[in-house]
Amino acid sequence: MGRWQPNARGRLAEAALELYGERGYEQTTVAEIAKRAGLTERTFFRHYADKREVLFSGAVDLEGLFARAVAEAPESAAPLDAVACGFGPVSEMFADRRDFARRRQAVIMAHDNLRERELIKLAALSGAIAEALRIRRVGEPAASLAAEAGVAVFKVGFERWIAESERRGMAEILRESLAELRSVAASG
Amino acid sequence: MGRWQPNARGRLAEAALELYGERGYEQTTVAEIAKRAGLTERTFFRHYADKREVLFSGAVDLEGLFARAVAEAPESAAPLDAVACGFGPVSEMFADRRDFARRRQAVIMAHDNLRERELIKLAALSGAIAEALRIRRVGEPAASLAAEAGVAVFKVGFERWIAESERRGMAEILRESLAELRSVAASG
DNA sequence: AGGGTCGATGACAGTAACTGACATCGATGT
DNA sequence: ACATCGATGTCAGTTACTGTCATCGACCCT
Repeated sequence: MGRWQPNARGRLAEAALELYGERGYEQTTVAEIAKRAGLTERTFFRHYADKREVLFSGAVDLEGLFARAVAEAPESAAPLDAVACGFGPVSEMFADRRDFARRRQAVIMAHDNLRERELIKLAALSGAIAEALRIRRVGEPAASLAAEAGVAVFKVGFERWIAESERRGMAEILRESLAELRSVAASG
Repeated sequence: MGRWQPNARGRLAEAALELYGERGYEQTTVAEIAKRAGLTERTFFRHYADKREVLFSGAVDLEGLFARAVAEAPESAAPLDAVACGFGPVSEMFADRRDFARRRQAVIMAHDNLRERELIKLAALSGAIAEALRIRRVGEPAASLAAEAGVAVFKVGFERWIAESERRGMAEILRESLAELRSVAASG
């Protein structure tokens, strides 16, 4: 038995999500989050760089999963098809966490400071995908554009998946959104 | 003659850009910015909501100009073509400010806090464009996807325009980038 | 001319995010 | 038994940001 309760990081993240949901992001102090997790404010900042980051510890996993899938796409796949290869694994990652994702998304969308952090995480995701494409010998600006387009599809699809009442799979919605993007981008 | 020097807002913005460039964003205090502008810290916060916003006062103009151009595009224009109608006016807006834009962009890219603010401004731009498309009876998710794609083209093209040594016009670069996006999105 | 209102600014105190330095103390290894 | 280590606590300090009240030239009204 350790000297401290286990999983301090997770307790902090859960406490933060609860409090941001109950009182709102601005009305919650870091000291309150730490107290609910049974820790001190100083310890919060040892686990998370700032008050926003506590909601985004999953971002590196998402980025790694997505980028690896793009890197391992069939050699013959066109850039945007390679990006679409990331949709499958990512959909699985979220499959059994829809309620959590919905709760978290509602909190994030409620405050611009959190939206900003979400956007820079998506930008980092886009950068990692673009890098994976460049390794596949996709040139610029095609790599960046395919990555940005793919992330746009993911963003739009993710929000639809969260908003929908029917329990359609995320993968299906992402396929639809991708088709819609292709249709929109097709020259008239 | 007024009781105070004119254009306090502009003086604050110029002082901030200078100081962020000289010492970096984090090493600059709001009190220093205000002092260089001949004002006090409290007055800074009357003109700008926070330390980041001082670099983004032009964002509303950009958004208005872009969205209006999309709204006024020929009725026959397809969604992405309507978005592309915004590229012309926006290119003109930046035409004679390349050095300023480059200086500002270098400062923004140097610190994540400023990148985050830039990203949420671009997200607002995308939202405004999507709204203009919806008024043109473009459905969802086509409107959001066309807007996101258009902003991705603008983002990529803008960075190229700033990075290039040759003095090509931004409009030309944006046309190229749009063609590249279309090529990337075309089904294999 | 005199008086009243207005609007941009200054002065000052207060909250909360974040940081650095040092102390604590159970676990772990030798 | 003893030294070391690592996660945490404690405390003081800086700075972003806010609320409140005072100041004082410009402007208006009579």
